[in-house]
Amino acid sequence: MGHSTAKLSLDDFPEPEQVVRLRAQLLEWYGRMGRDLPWRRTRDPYAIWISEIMLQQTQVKTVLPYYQRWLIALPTVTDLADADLETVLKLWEGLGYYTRARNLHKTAQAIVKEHGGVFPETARQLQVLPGIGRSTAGAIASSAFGRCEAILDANVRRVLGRLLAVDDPPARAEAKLWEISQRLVDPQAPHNFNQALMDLGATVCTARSPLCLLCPWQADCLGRRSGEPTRFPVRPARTVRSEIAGVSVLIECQGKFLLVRRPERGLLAGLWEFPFVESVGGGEPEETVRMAFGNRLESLERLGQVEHEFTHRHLTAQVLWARWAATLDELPDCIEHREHAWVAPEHWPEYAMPAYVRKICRLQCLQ
DNA sequence: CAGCCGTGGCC
DNA sequence: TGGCCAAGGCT
Repeated sequence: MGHSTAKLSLDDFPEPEQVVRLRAQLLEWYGRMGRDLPWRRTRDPYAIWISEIMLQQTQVKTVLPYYQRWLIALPTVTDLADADLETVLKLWEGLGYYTRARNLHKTAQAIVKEHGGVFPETARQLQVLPGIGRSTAGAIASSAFGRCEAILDANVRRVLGRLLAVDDPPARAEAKLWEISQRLVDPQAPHNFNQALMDLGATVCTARSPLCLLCPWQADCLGRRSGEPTRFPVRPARTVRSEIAGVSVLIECQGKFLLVRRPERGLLAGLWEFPFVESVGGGEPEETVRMAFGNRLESLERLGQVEHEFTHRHLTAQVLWARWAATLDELPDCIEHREHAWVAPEHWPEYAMPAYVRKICRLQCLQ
């Protein structure tokens, strides 16, 4: 029985015996400890695809209610293809990374038009579709179609990086980790194997305090043997945080307020907000607003201030209220060429708004 | 390829 | 409290 002393390293990996043993250990653990998640109870590629996109950079707990609601509203790929982008963005509201929602819409239309409404089954075909990269393609191909494809998400990157103590710089490690994932995935059970790998990363091999004594791979793990499993794999340096400061103006006319739609690209793409003016200098918010809107705003009043954290930005928005001195047909010059709507507060919830705008809607003085 | 793209939870 | 982190992909 040489396996108790066999040492794991990438150079001679895989040794068939080790790979067979690692697969068996992981799948046995998954059978006992795997999570019961709704997208594991179906083989419907549409449902699995939706879950995979929602789960990009987003935790399971956050996704669950969105997933359930989405499948009730848009149960098939045809329903999604036929839906308005507005409906899609509204269902996505609050999940973040809104390009994912636009890409879902685009891809659904491509599947209907170019594939007759039938999902392509190979990772290669899937990866061509908007929003589906290498890992998501592997996840869908293995989960929905039982194909032997590898995945590499944050969980798998951590589990495999520690198993083989990968300490290369991030770019180099990436290629190595893909190679390991591909060699390890079990051709007899690619779906369960990949799901097990992610569960192990999410519940045992966690980022901060891994529970090595509960790990089915503890005997082989080079990261654990090193005494500092959290050193692996090396994480890329964080970029610095920048500041956005400006004024959100609630412009009222006949009981309605002006909403404008953000551009189709960039931050919070396609979502609705109150006109926002970035402050260039350190001037008063009233002055900032008048510079942008001219003198057709009457009775400017301060309603408060909202702060919001993005991953790499901090937003501070002064909130001002003003009365529009003209009619609904006329618009401030800076709004004229943008998609807009005059909306009474009771209809605000029908518009897809980012979190910072929801904070404005919840200000005490507006309740 | 490095920067960009949201939000909520965690310690 | 502030920084870190999460079932990544796009440009």
